[in-house]
Amino acid sequence: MNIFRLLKKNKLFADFDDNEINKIFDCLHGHINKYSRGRVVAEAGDPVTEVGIILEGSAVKFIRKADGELVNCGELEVGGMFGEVEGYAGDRTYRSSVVLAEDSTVLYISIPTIVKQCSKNCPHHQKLLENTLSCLADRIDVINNDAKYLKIKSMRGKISKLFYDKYLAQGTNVIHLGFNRNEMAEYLNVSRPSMSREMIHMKEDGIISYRKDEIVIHDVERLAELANTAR
Amino acid sequence: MNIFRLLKKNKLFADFDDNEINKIFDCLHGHINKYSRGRVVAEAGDPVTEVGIILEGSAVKFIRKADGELVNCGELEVGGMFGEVEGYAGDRTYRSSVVLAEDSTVLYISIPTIVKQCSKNCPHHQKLLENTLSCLADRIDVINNDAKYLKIKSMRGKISKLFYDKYLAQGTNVIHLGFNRNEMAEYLNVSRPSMSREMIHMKEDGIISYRKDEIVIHDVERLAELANTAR
DNA sequence: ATAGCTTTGTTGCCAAAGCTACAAATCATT
DNA sequence: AATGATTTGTAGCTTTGGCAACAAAGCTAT
Repeated sequence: MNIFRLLKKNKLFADFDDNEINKIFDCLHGHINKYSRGRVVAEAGDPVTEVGIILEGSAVKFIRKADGELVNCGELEVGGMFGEVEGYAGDRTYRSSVVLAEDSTVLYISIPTIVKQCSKNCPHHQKLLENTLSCLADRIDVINNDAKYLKIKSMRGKISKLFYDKYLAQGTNVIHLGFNRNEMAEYLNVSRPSMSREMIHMKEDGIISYRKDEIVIHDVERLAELANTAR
Repeated sequence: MNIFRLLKKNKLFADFDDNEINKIFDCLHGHINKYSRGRVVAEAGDPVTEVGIILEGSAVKFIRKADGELVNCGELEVGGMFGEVEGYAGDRTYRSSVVLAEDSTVLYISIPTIVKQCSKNCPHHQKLLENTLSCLADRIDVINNDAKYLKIKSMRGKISKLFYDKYLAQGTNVIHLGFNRNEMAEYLNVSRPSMSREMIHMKEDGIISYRKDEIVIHDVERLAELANTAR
């Protein structure tokens, strides 16, 4: 297990080189545990004292609704972490439970250790702190943007904003969604048939055409207009 | 102008006492500017190097949509700040413009100064950093919760969740919204008449009664059920 | 190629909610 | 108390999108 390589997949350590990881590792007092599939590594309601980072394996986050139903609210791959928000927010307890989806290796770093400057006053510690801040701030950006989709009321508006955002991100008229229809509908919080129906109308109007995951934008002007004026 | 008292209204300094504020103030190199009403103190797209805190006055945040329309996206009162998210996220430019709503006094603190430990290695600096982290993490919690309302599709579900959340927060069957109908409808992202209509139905069903801002919950069980099973 | 599974397209019906317009109630101010 | 402004309630009409059910097209593996 190459811990350097694995750790670089994590946002807090993404821009660290092996040397820096090595140096900072001393002061962080991290500990590594191996668990088998199904293990609950975080329980909603429990206090958070550490950030967990998945080094090998994967996990699923669940929220238990008041009626007892478990709702999947996110997946963690290698480099994914948990507790990095709850550890600093509100009453510092887990909002969701984290269950390992396969045999996994988890690295834990105590939150006070991250926050407090170590006695050595090392510059890497500084960098870690900045990364933690960026990580949280970036998350706010992402959620804010997701919320924009939810606030748009019309189907065409939602679809247009999604396609236009992808167009801007991918910089080409032929965009790839990275979604199937079901996932796209779920992301936009609409029903799949209604979404399909509106996509057909947009095709008929000459704005787009598509085949599965691949969307071709024929009228960028119009799409931009739709995306930006959407209520 | 009592800067101590004013600053304590800000989340980053809320738990500081006068003495601590005094001490940390040296290392933060803050500067204070007075501006008149209408002044643009942050322009969307510009780089963020400082956090701004309103000491006197108030401001409004605007986003300019691609079609040129300005959308109000938040208000800042005394103690409110701007740049505290954008300063750490993505390309570190303002997402929105901040315009003063009246003659105001603004305190600026440079972000690197907040993040880097000062030469004196003072413990208050440490506390400020923790507050910054909490501030961002709490914000994520808030946005996440707001997004929950947006994801619920039925009118009754949205209303129920709002009332039930207020019930939990206020701990009494007689809750106060802090919203008028318009604001409530806007928050839930629905039209006011449709919302009113459904509130009447819920009254007819014996779940609630209300008069303006004051809502009486008659059937908590049922409200909880509605709030928790809402799709 | 064929069978079986998954994804996508298609349809019709219907309930939910949007919107406009207006009425009633409440509040604030003189 | 009267006026005007704001907030809330009401009604009818229209549109949107949810939903169920099914058809068609792609994939996969034998």
